[in-house]
Amino acid sequence: MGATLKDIAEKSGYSITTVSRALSGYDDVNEQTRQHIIHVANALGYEPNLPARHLRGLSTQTIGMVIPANDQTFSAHDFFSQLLTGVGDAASRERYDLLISTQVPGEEEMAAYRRMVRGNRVDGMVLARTRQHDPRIAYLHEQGHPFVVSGRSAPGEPNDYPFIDVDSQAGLRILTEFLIELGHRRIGLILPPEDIAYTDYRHNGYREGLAHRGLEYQADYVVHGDLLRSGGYRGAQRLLDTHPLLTAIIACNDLMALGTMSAIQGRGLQVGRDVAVAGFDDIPAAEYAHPALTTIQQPIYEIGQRLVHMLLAIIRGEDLPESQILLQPKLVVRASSGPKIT
Amino acid sequence: MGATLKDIAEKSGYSITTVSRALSGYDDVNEQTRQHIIHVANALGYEPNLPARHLRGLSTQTIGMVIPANDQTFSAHDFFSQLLTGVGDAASRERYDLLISTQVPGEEEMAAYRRMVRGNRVDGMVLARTRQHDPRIAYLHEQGHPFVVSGRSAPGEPNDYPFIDVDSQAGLRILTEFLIELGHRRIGLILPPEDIAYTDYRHNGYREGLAHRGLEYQADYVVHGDLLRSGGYRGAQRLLDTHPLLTAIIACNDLMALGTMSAIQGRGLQVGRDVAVAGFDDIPAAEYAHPALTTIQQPIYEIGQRLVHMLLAIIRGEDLPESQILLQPKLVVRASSGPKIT
DNA sequence: CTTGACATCCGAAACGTTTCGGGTTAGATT
DNA sequence: AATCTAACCCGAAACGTTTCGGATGTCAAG
Repeated sequence: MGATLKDIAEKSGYSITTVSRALSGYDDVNEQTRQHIIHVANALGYEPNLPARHLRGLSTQTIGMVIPANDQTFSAHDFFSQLLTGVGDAASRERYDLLISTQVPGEEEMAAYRRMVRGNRVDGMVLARTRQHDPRIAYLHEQGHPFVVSGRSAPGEPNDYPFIDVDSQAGLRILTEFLIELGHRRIGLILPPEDIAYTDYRHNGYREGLAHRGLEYQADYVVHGDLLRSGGYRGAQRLLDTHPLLTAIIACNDLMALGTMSAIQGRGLQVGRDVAVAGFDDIPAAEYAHPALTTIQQPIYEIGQRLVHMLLAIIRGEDLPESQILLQPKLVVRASSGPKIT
Repeated sequence: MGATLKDIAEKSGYSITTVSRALSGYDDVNEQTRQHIIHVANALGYEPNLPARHLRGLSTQTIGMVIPANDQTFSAHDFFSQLLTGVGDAASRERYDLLISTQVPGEEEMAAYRRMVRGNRVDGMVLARTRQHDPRIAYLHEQGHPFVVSGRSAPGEPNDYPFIDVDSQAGLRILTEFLIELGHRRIGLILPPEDIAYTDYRHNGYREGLAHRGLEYQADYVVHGDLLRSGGYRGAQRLLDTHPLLTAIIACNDLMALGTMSAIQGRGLQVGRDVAVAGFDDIPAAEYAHPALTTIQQPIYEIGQRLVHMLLAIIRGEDLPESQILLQPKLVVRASSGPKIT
């Protein structure tokens, strides 16, 4: 089907070597010859066979990324969509493609990493949503394969790799103190699953916020949820069933905050008046939500782009000025947190 | 770095051939031998070199997709996020990976297609957002490479390929008639750019709807916008500047509808009371918008999944029962279209 | 004892590219 | 006339895998 160097060589009367060198711009081939070869190549619709190149160990011009598929069918976390877009756009500008595998965390997921790394399909990997004792990081480390991470290790674990993360401990502290300042005293918290690396940071931030303002930490104001709307819905139901006097709920991502709002509204209560709600991420839907969602902003798209630049620097052997970046979170106040109460 | 068949062969005392055959499950190798070889392979952390396999012409277990990057930096169309998720989830279940390249339509984009197809990197392609006289379809046709399409050709062009599309002509007719039934007589329309294949279908549907109800088509009630929020915003401004008496605006996708709502609200008018708004797609944000958006639902995620199943059937040489699927659109009425007016 | 069948194994070629280490020629220099 | 240089070209090996077409040895049947 596709024309090869050999075809061009035969048609043009030169050797495969010369054809190869002509097409890749070496200067030891006559300019006329080169033109002729290029002409023949175009006529035949030649396109280099990439696997053959990669077999020779040349760059694949490809970045790999494994994204977690969720429970059932749906993996459209807004977070990953945005990250992926940032990564994709930046990669495209550097003439890199993306190899994507969506996998449920577990053995299959590790296999996907192995296929990409040891299978020689990518120059580097972008890793997201770190977990406690993350086996993916251990693997990439051991392989010595270039990689960058969105998010850092859980508190207490080593951070011996390049990453970009938002200081979500500070984020939750700010959010908690903000709600306390509005007059709230009983604030529920819906955390991510325990194995997510940032869960403890956010938990700590919440505790810090309470402590700063002299409030007692109540363990039963805190529940865990998957990171989806449904998890937020169920978490809020659980909190409000057991503690109807809560006046505010913080969900650790916007999707769960949206679920929380549904649960509150489903009970005939009004978000922002009866119960204040806040989220984390500032995904596009946060702005359009009704009422609009008070949240902590993470520049996800930009993080995606910067991760690519870091990764390419590593691949190219340049040394990067900053390899561990901790961004400061930004509070975005909208209607869902309601007015000051008394 | 990575162990090869040769390494395993040396370590185990068998030939490369036998190692290869043992690992790929041929039955002409002694079971004990196989166990031994598998053991050695695991000990060395063997992972097959994919490029070498692909060079031999074996399946790449990869589906390619080129997604359009928009104007400046941002390509996070909700539409593509959802489609990508559907494609990714279905592919994952069939043990396929995705090769993604984001490209601005044009020469670079075609080059990306060539790299994937002729460069032998994918078994098949998923193509989305068809354009008039789409060169990508022509190319894939000519190459005889398996592909499926989300969307069909513009009216009058041949549809000689497998696709899934929503009957958006019917969709716009339904939407238009619905607004007329609510009492609207002056309805603006914000179309996609002219070169998008479905633009004419939607334009025709709008005209049909008017005609059915005995209303005159007014060419200056119709403008074009890019498919982003900003385009909807600008389009609505233009319409309302020139025709302040419009009582309804249909935007041809939800993103533009959201922009339209901003424009209306920015003029101190109320969406659903002063001006009715409707969109197309039913992306998640439509439900959360304020007011919630009346729109035509497209099952984008499911389309993504079904496209993968069609594509894999083609790749495997099975014949598919249906290769050209036209889905019926569904009207979703929410607050943005307002009540009946008199 | 010969033959055939079976189980097990392997050598070598092939996929398409890049690159090392040359070779050939023509013209310039001695 | 011999030597050198520069310009241009090419053969062959290598990357890691799969697979075709045997090779070898063992054992049962004739």
